[in-house]
Amino acid sequence: MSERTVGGGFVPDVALDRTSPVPLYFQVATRLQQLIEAGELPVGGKLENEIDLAERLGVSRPTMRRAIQYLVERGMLVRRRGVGTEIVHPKVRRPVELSSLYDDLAKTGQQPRTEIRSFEVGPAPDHIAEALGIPEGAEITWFERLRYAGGEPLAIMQNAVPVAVLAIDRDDLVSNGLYELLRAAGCVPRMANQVVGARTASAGEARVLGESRGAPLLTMTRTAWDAAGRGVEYGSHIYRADRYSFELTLTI
Amino acid sequence: MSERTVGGGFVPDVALDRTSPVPLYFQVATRLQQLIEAGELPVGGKLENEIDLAERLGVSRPTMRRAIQYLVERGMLVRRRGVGTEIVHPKVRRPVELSSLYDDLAKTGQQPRTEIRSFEVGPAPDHIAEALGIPEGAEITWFERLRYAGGEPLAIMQNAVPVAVLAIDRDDLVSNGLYELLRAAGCVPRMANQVVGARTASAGEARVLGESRGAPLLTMTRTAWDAAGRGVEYGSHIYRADRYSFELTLTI
DNA sequence: GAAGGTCGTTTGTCAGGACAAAGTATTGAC
DNA sequence: GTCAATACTTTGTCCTGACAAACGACCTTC
Repeated sequence: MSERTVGGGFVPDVALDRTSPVPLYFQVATRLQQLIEAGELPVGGKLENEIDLAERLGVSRPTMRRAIQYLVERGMLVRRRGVGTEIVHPKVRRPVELSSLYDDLAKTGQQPRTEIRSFEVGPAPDHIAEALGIPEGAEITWFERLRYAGGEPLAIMQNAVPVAVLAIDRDDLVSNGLYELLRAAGCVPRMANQVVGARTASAGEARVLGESRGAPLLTMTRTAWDAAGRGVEYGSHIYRADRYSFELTLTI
Repeated sequence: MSERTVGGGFVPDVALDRTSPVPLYFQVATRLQQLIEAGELPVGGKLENEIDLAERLGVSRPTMRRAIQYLVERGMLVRRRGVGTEIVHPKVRRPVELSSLYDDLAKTGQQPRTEIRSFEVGPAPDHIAEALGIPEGAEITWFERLRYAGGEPLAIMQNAVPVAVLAIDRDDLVSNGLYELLRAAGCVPRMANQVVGARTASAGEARVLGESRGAPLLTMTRTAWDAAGRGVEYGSHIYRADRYSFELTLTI
């Protein structure tokens, strides 16, 4: 029985470029991902077996396996020995990168605006140095921003970035999100530790955020590291709870 | 130069069991992990190159690579072509499983106690069926629990679990956490989508939680899926903000 | 008719080899 | 002494081949 998998997805021939610097397994994985996302391979259906697939695409079995494995790790496929490879419901797909407030707002069409309330370079306070895993007194850039969305204040954000990681330009911060700057500098946050809590607003916070005293606030402190385990960012943020909530996807 | 990597970790010989059903690459990875966690391989140091390592451990290079790759994905190692493999600071290690409130409390020594306030089996409301990706009207177990920690009320938790996934026993819920029951049934939550927000307590909520009206509350709604993309749990929880905050680790 | 064994299918594991690409260190020229 | 080219080390990619283990379906037997 090697016609087509019953009720399953038939993968059309894929043009691979062996001269490209992009690895073969990645070309295959990307193409499969496109087919799945375009709905050409039905969710819940089964993929052909990896041997046929490899042969038809003209790659070796290990390469085919690696492409499939890549999509398994991203939650798009599930494999079971003796059964086959199944296409999973899109709801459980893993996001591609750590999100930031700026990205989120820009993506949902609300225009983010940033006001810088303070900006200084100096030695790191102990608790921040400890969180980032840098020596006490190492130089950091410390700044406080007020973030607007749709013309209304949304969050007060205090952040620290080690100078050794990136020397931040004050003007860049106005027009870009912090994560955007970090990524542009080739320093990609790969892991983050967050603590999310809630409390009521003090009079000062309420005034700045355009809320009344005692209004509920979301608080978040975060430390982010790059792939090498280097602490790249520490942040302490407060958000108006009536206008913001965290949406996050957790994976094992 | 094949003496020992400068300033690096020397991996002692490892006893491998080729008759064991545990894959070789996993035996190697586990042993390496132990060595790193025990501090015998220094953080920040470099591992030997994979060719020597494979030879000395008596496995092929692909097997050695797979073991190393496993630890790279868990955030314990970083590799760079032409440079080598480096051991990363433990802070950025990925957690092994999705946490639940019950586990967290038990782990930190606060004794969790659970009071069941309602418990019923019936057809799923539309918004829950939609979140879990099950047909409208499919049978679910719906229950509301009050969770105490250290003798004081901490959270009101409403949850839904499809009967098709697990027929929950009311008595089990008192002495076990929900995730514990799910895992015991062989149905491991692998991915979860959470929305965390904040608001003030209504009079009724305040009374149940032993707070005053207008006190800040943390709210969380979550949908969890297993590896096959099957929705296994929907939850809507509220927590006393003065006694609880979410700590979570995000990875790309 | 039900229980159990057998067989084919499919994924999982492992080996060995070859070449490419990136980064570091050394060497040489000016 | 400085800069550029070269050699070496190390990981990345890709291939072929082989066997093992899990699963489902079919068949046989009782």
